[in-house]
Amino acid sequence: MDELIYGHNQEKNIVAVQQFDESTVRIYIREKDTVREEIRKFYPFFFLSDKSYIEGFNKKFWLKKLAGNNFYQYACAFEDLTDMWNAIRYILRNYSNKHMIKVESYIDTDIIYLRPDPVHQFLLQTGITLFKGMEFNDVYRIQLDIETYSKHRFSNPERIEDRIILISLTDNRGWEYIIDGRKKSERQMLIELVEIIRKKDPDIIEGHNILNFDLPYLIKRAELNEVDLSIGRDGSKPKITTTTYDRETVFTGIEIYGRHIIDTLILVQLYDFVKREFESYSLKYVSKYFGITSEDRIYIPGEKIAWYWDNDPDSLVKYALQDAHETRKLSELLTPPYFYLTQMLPFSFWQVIKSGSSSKIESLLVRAYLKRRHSIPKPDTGFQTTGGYTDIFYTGVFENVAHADIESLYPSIMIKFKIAPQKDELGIFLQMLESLTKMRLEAKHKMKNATTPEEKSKYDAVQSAFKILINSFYGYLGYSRAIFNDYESADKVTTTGQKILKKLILEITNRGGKVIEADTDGIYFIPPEEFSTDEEKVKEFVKDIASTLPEGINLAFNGIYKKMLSYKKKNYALLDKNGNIEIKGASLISRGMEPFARKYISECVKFLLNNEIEKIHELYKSLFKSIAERKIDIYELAKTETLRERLDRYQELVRLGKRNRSAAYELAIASGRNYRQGDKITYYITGSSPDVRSFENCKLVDDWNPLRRDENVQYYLFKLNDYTRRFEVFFKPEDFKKIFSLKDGLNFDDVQIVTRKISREIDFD
DNA sequence: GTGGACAACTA
DNA sequence: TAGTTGTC
Repeated sequence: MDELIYGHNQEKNIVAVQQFDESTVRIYIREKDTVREEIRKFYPFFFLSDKSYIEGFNKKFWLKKLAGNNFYQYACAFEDLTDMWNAIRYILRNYSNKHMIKVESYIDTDIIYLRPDPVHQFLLQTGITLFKGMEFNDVYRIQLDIETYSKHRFSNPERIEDRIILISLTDNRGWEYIIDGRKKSERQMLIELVEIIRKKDPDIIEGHNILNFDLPYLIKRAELNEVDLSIGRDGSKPKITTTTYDRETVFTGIEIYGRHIIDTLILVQLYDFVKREFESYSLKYVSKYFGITSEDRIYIPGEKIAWYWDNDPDSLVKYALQDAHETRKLSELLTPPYFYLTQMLPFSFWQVIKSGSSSKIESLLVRAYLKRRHSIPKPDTGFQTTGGYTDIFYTGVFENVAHADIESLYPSIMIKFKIAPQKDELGIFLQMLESLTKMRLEAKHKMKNATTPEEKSKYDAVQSAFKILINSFYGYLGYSRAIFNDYESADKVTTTGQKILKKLILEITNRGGKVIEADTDGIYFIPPEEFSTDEEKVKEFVKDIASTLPEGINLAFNGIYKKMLSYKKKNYALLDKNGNIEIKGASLISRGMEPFARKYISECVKFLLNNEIEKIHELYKSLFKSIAERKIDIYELAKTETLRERLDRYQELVRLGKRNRSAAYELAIASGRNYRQGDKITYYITGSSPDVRSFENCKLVDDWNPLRRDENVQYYLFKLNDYTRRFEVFFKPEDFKKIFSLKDGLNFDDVQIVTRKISREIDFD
């Protein structure tokens, strides 16, 4: 089965004519048996071209892997069909004695994408290593970080007086270098950078936020200094890629011919998409999180760079190098899964990082079909009707709560019950899923046997990458644009999952356990008394429950939590044995809340879990006071919202009455500044009554005047009490009133946290 | 170039 | 009621 996943290294004799759009067609031809077996493994395909696409091919790896060999690849792209057919005739005439030529046309089919064609990968990676058979460390990576000087708050490459002062460079072979602006002009610095990149010839250039800061800055300054930033493998300059969206040109990235660019910021965002643990995506924060911070780390905030440059440049140099080293370490932790995925998928490294999971799955499926010369289906129209089962049975605070979940519920169901798209006539879907599952287990095994923390987290990343891929098989079924979609099968998966979870609840309850909350594939419960708090005994209990499930559906015991606070479906908090607290759910922890509210709620949750009722009272009082007396930090009161729409579009929708006015947009417009989609606006509410309309009574935090505070005290006090109501369910009414009052000298010894049973009939059918 | 449903909450 | 944030 691996053969299908690593298909592009195994394909034999495929020739395809591929239509990319109305006017562009490509022909792929493979040379016949002129390549040694071990070479074929690496690069089995050849392009025919008169455009010399091949010039930029990575000679280093090519030569390294294929030393002494003598054969050719060509690429070919045509602007129209006549040219294409002429070319085919030409090829047949001149090459048919040497090559196996078969031309297969997909031109008249409904296929829009044939991305999985292995040769497509080849073209995309022109000049770049395919990574096949390589380890991550085999690839040569350079990290780049620039420091800039500005008298303003934000450095701007368009401002002629701003400039690059340091370029720090490191690589994965222990080299480090500073291009020092003390000794050189900016122009000289840029020329040196080009020389170094060309001489070192990295496969990958890495940086944190390199796509939105370092590279655009370098490109702009090179322009101003009239330096040719020719760092591509063919001597070309970086290319800024754009797309037109809503009749507006949108920046999508930067390409350097023959090299990959890795922006660790994007990798961090992807990582957090799964883990959701980061407070910030800054290099400093994330490095601390991963424990990869350099020794004697120097921290220099952005606005202090100019000061350091004038007063203590040596520290700045050290700081800049540390940035580059941390970027390298960060990349070593986060890049490998995508590196190894690139070996499986017919996408370039960058596409693997940027593309969604569905296109990855589909590329594997289509490639297998292409290989077998089987026709390819069209997407079905329709929709999915069911999802996971979620329920809550108790609210309140509970002691010794066990957690168990079914490992990879949906993939297991698909494998166990053989649920796959009906359209998948070749049965590739399940074979692929099984194979990937096996690979994930291998990665997990390696993680378990890892001897260093670095190795461990690397394999953790690898296995979680596989997990994302495996989990998206289910999502793929219900995806409207997937060519193999199958809504019926998607529903079958979810309803089977519901049945299994309900059975689990039933089994636990029947044995005297108390289920508190369940969601999709996991369950929090209090084990029957006889198992008490003994972890080993509970393990046995879970094993017993697990034995009632179908074979292939594995229930895992994840341990016992000291306390659990259950609030609503998908909203709860956990206190583990080490005293760590985990809060889940949008109503208890949300980026949309004002920071003061976030902190207030999480503190209250902490006190509830530790049964420190008096501290809740004290917190409420002090917070109330600091708002009432205008002592609280304005940032604590301010909301931060993302502008999701373009401002003119917002205005248009408001004008048409299709959208309500919103504070963030109104402020963005009023500011007169050029806010763009995705920008964040931080604002607070003004006025004097608690029920003001926010879009009419708001102000940017930046415009806040500490000497004339104008935040709406009544509004925020009302908000405080509003948030407080979330805790109503945990107390008797009189206790609630007492705790959230401003009186002094109260006693809370007799306050009991209330637990409630939510009566509920489960439909077990 | 593009996974999904379900839940809580806000304006 | 639509949009956002979150869980799985």
